[in-house]
Amino acid sequence: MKADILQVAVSEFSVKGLSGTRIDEIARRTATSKRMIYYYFGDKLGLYREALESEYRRAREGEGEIDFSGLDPVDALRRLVEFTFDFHREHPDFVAMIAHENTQDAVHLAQSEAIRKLNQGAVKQVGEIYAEGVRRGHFRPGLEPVRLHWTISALCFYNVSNRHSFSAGFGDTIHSEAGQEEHRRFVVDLVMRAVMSNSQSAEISRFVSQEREEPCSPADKCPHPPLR
Amino acid sequence: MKADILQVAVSEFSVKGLSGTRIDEIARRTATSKRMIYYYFGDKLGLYREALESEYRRAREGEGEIDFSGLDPVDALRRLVEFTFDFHREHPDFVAMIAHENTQDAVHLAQSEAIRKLNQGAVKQVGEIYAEGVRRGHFRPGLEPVRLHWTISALCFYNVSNRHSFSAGFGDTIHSEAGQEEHRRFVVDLVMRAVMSNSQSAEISRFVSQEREEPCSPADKCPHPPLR
DNA sequence: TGACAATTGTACGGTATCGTACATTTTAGA
DNA sequence: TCTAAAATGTACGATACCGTACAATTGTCA
Repeated sequence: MKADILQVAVSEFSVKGLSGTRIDEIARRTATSKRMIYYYFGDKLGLYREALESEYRRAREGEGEIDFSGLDPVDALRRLVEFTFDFHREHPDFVAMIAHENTQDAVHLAQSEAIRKLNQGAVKQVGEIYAEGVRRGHFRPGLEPVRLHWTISALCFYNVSNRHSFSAGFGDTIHSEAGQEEHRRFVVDLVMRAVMSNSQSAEISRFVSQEREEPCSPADKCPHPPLR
Repeated sequence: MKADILQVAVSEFSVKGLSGTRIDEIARRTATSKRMIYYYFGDKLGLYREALESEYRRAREGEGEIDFSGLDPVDALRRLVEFTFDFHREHPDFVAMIAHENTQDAVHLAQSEAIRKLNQGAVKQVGEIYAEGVRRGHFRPGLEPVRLHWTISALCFYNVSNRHSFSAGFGDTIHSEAGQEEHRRFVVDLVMRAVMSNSQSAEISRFVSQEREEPCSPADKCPHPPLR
């Protein structure tokens, strides 16, 4: 019941934002009544806060799932970027709510504890991979983990948050289903190029747009095989 | 008068979005009255549309300003990224309105002609620089201009659009005034690393966080001098 | 079953908000 | 100055919207 309300609330808030969302509209779309919304959440802001946190909880759930066991830093970073890319695509409401928050100085985000923890975890994760990569000589030193995390976030977030305006301006080359598969490789490649030590970048980073390449043959030597 | 209304409207819409914005509030903040808003713009949606387009117009104004004369493709691309970075920082309302649009599938953006033109111009610009860079052997071939533009946009847009949530999560290392100066170099470097041909990347792309480096001496040999 | 808490339905009060009717003033040009 | 169009002020109608009062029902546990 509460969960039902929250789900509808998220879908409304993610589109209209806090002040644009109507409680009556949420009630209408819910199996329950407006009365219950106030019963459970007190008022509109209470509902908003819980909706925001519930999205963060869902986000955090998936976070620990990545299995880096047996991966060297280069592959681990690849996988981390792939995961982040996929995660954002799978949670457009999460992305949209954060976008709304930012247009209002992220005041409600800033008040919540849950967020800080989630983010800290993400930076720690990328920091460990990066440090190990530097130790082994694959990654160039001198980058801050937080900036590396920023880069991954920026690319993966924007890919979802701005997909409509970008498609409207440039067609759906990038945002079609097929386009996203290629774009995912491109984003991974961007991050790899950002961190690889210069001496090694040539052999690791090799994304080029597929339509400009000859098909690979033999296929098992293809430098950019389909992912998963 | 009309301009005054539009300016206030932009600042309201950029924060609250279309449905969250109150016409009475705009009227209150304006030197004129609510009556005049309806007189000039018909209704709320009309005002919204004009506010959106006026921001795009302002955006386009600055666009032609960049002077690439005498620059080789490498420096031209650097300058383009720097300009884009600065431009987004200087127009947070523009960024916020696009963010709002995206949470509603960018329907109003998609209806406007002005946008498409603006964007097409940006892609053409980066495409020409890129093509020349490839011809001269500085840039690796195989990238699509639209994807390159996407990359620059993503980094510059996210830097502004998500600054509040990012600061809330990680402090203002990146988003303080001083931090942004360094971050600008980092973003430029990211893009350069994305396009440089592998054989040349070592000598062109060399961003490292300043706090991790020894100060350069002699200073005139510093590989990353302060910009402008 | 009885007592008490948890849950839910119905109706409505008060205000916010969009948009307009109507009268009036100001401006521009002949 | 006369006239028509442009601009503006005031008041208000209609509805949307948040939140609540009050009663009623359902669940729980001894």
